[in-house]
Amino acid sequence: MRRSPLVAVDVVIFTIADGELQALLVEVKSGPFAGRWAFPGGLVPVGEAPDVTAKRELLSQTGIGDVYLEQLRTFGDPKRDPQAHVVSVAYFALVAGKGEGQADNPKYRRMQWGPMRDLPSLAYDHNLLAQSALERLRSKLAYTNIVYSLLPRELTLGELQEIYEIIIGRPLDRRNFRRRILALGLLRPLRRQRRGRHRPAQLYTFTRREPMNVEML
Amino acid sequence: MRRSPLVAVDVVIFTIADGELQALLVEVKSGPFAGRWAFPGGLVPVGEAPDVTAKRELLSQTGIGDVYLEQLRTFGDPKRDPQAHVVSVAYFALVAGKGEGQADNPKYRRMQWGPMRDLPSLAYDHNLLAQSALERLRSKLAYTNIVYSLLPRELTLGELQEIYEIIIGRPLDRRNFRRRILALGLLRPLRRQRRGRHRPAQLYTFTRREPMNVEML
DNA sequence: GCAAAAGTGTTGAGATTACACCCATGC
DNA sequence: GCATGGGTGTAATCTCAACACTTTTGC
Repeated sequence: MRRSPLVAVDVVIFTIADGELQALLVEVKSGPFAGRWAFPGGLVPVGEAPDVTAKRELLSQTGIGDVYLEQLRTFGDPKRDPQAHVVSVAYFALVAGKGEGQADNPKYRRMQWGPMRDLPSLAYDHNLLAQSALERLRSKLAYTNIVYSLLPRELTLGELQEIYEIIIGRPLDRRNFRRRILALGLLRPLRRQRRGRHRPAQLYTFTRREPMNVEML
Repeated sequence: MRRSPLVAVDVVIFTIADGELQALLVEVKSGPFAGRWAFPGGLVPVGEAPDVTAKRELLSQTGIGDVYLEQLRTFGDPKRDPQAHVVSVAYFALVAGKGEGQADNPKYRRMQWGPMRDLPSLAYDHNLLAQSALERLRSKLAYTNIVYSLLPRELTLGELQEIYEIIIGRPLDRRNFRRRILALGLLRPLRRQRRGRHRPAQLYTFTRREPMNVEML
C-alpha cells in the first residue's frame, strides 16, 4: 500500500505555425483514455527532479534542446487519472518551429501539432491544463522577453508583431509597436535584410536570449 | 521499491504583525534536520488532492479557515530531503492576524512566528521556498486585491497603506494612495470611525472579499 | 501599374507624480 | 499646546493611443 500518490510531469509545448498558436499532442495508448489526445508526459522516477523529467520528455518529443521551459502548476485531483492517484507537475515550453518532430517515437502511437483554438476533448484533466498554459503564456509574453524562444535567431519587426497579434488575439498599431519594442533595446539590427514578395525588411536579432522581466505591452 | 517520489505540501503562512511581515515556523522533530525550523507541511495521502492537504494543514496550524491560499510551485530536487525523495507542492497563505495559534499542536514541538527579514537557516529547501513566496506575495499584492485577507473586516486607509509599505518596503504618498485606492471602488465607507490616540479615521470595508485581478499599485 | 508589407512623427488625452496645509484627538 | 496621524486639491510631467502617407518590391 502506497503512502502517497505517484508523481508525473506533463508538458504543453507551444509553437507558432500556419499563423496560429499550436501545441504538440500525443495519442494515449492504453487505459480508459486510450485513443484520446493528451499533452506528452511521464512518471517522475525516484531520484530525478521533475524539472529534469520535463526536459527529458521535451527533448525526446521534439529533438530540440534549446527551448524555454517553465513550471506552470501542479494538478493533483485524485480523480484526474482513474487508474491511480497521480499528481502531475505541469510545464509549458516554447519552441521556434514545428521542427522535424520525432515522428517515430515508440512511446506514442501518433503525435501531431494541434491548434490551441479548437482543441478536442483531451485525456485526463488536460483541457484544464491547456487553459492554464494559455493564460500563463499570454501574461508572460506581456511582461517578459520570452518571445525570443518562439522565433529564429534572425527576425523582422513584422514577424515579431505577428506573434504578439496571434497570441493576444488582436491587431496592434505597427508604429506604436515598433517604437516601443525598439526603445526596450532588446533588438540589435543586423546588416542584412529579409527579401520576400514585398519591400525588404530590416533583420534584427535579440541582444540577450535569456529570460528577463520586461514590460513588452 | 517505489516507482515514483513521495508527495508532500508545505505552506508559508504570512501575516503582518508588529509592523512587519511574519511567517509561521515549526520546529522539526526528527531526522537530519531535527531542531531546525521549517514551514509547516506534511505528506499528501493517496486519494487527497494536495490543495486539500494544504488547507487541512493550514487549519490545523492556525485554527483559522477563512484564509487566502494559493499554490506557489513545486520543489522536487531529490536531495532536498536527505531521507527520501519527496516532491513538495508549496503554497502560500495570508491570514489577518497571529490569532491564537494552536500552541499545543502535538505534531510539532514548537511553533512560532518569525519575521521574513531575518529568517534563520531553515530545514530542507525552505529558504528557497521563503524567497519564492515573498516574490509572489509582492507581485500579487500589486495586481490583485488579496490584501483584504491580511486585514480585518473593518479597516482604515492608513492601515491599508501601512501593509503596502511594509511589504513593498518603501513609503507611499498618502494622497496619491488614497485617491487611487478609492477610485478602484474596492472599499465601501462605513458610518463609523476608528478612534485612537489621534484624529478619528474613517472606517471602510472591502466590497468584495474574493480574489480579483486589479491594478493596485 | 497594382497589391502588399515596410518604414516613419506628431498631437491630444489621460494618467501619474510631486507637493503643503489644515484638522481632530489624546496626553 | 504639542505631537501624531487624518484629510484634502492642483499643477507639471510623462505615457499612451490614435492616426496617414510614402517607399520598395514581385508579379
